[in-house]
Amino acid sequence: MKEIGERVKEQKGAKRVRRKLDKQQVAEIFAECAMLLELKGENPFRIRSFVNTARQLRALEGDVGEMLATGEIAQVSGIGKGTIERLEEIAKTGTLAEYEALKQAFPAGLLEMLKVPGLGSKKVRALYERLQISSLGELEYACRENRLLALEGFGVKTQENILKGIDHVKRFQGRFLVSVARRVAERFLLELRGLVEVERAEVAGSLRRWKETVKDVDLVVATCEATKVMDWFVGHEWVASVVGHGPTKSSVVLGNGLQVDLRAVSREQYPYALMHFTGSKEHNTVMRGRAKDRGMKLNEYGLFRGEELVRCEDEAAIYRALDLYEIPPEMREDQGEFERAVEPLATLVTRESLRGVFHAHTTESDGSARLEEMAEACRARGWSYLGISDHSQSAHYANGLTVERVLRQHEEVEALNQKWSDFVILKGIESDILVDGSLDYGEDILARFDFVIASVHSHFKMTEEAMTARIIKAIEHPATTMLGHPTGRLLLSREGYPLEMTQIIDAAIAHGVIIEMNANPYRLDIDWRFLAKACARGLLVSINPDAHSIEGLEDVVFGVGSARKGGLVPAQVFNTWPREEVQRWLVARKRRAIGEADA
DNA sequence: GCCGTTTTCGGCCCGACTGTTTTCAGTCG
Repeated sequence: MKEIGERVKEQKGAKRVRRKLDKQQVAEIFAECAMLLELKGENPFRIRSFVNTARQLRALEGDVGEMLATGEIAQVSGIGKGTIERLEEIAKTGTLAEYEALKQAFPAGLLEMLKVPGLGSKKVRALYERLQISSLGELEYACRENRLLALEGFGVKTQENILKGIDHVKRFQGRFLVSVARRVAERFLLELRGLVEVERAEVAGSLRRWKETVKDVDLVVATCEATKVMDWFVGHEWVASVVGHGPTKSSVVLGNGLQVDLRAVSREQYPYALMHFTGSKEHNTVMRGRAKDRGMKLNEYGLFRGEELVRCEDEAAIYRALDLYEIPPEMREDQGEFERAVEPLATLVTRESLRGVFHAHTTESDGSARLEEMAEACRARGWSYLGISDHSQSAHYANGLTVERVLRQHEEVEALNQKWSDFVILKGIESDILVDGSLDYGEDILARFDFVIASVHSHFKMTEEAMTARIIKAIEHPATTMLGHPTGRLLLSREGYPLEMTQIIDAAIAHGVIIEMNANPYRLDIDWRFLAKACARGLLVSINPDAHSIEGLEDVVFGVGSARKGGLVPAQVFNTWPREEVQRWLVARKRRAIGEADA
């Protein structure tokens, strides 16, 4: 096995002479340019092109520098001559002269101000030029001094809304975990569907697409008494303030700061409206373009040929009318789904297709339920196995298991497994990946587990090269069955450690290691954006709840949502396989590991 | 800025609601 130092040298050698371009950083330059150009009042289509470039770069699979060198980058839609010149400038100088000039022209605080709901580029520019306000703090102060009233186009109401908006930005960063938004949405749906005026109701927006975080909750109802439904909605007990209240559209903010939007349409308009408000914006743009190409027009009220409605009973029919097969809501991101939908899409993984779970903790380490309780909870869900995985010995903070406690737990598992004919507990461990990339027990102990999840829990501050090498070393360990939460990110609170994910995925495929889709709503790690291409290359994924309680087992629904975004079908998800196949695979994996270790 | 059986210019998706207006710009999705 190679040492980490050697590997780092090899990788550096392989990178050739060109400066490494970090696509996220490059994308950020284009995204910021777009905002600054908006402040400048540039041509909106030029701005859109910058936004599009940022988006394309973020979604890019390969290395930007490489693609630039080979000319492959020109194949990416929306990237033309001008963008290529800019990318070359960044490769050469590390930045863009135009970007630096824009940053000189507009203080960084203006970009913060743009995050305030209701403040767009025009208003921010007016505040800056007329009142010399250039930060959130200054803006808040100016509102409290009533100074905005002097500006044309600003009034008392605007000033109040800006103050509320600043509070919102400061308190919530403007985004919420999918789990928080789901709970809210399901309660509203239940109540809406109970109203006599409501014929149909559904969640739309990024929540229906199962994005990992959302800005708001979008709801769509079919009704012929929209006004009554809207009045009910804005009067709901959870509503803290009403942002908008019209006959077809209302927006409210709840006590926890989450905004909920409700749109009402007729029964006939419902499929079109549901599709329109599910989005994404990028997906809709392509759909409307397809409609236009075919001499039609698509909006939330219908698909029209001239004045005449092209009747569609459901969303599937709208796709068919535009020569596509139905695209599941989760995949509507304009991230390659249109290319796939020229033929019928395979049925995606569902909550119901899971037959068991891996990665759950018990009171033995830092869980809140005992082993037997966790197992019974899984049985009650109709699952046929539970892969238990408490923390390993180095995880002192989580009461990790010493060798003696591991052996004792194995006895307990074996005793419990006598109880059931329809269910089995698989012996596992969530082994820390130590700083040098090794696992947390000796070979003899590791060999006793049915499976081993290897995860990083400490020493986050490493260089990208060192962290990548550390994790690859763990993947190469013969005892490793799965890689746990690959980036360590905590959504809305902690960035993942730096990592070259493509290399990690390549190593996992090469060594037959499963990568976990950690379904904890704070993690959703591996990121769904990697899944489609990785699984097409042979990566196997497992949707793991990382449950620390019985309720935590239900977190699998969030993992399923993310896996569906990545377009995963059941065969690509390990824990949808029949138990016998899972066990056979694990045994074969261990045999191979023993062979590798002996060799 | 990008793109083209529409090809070197002209178009680029579309509609609701708010606030400050008195006919509409700005913002949002």
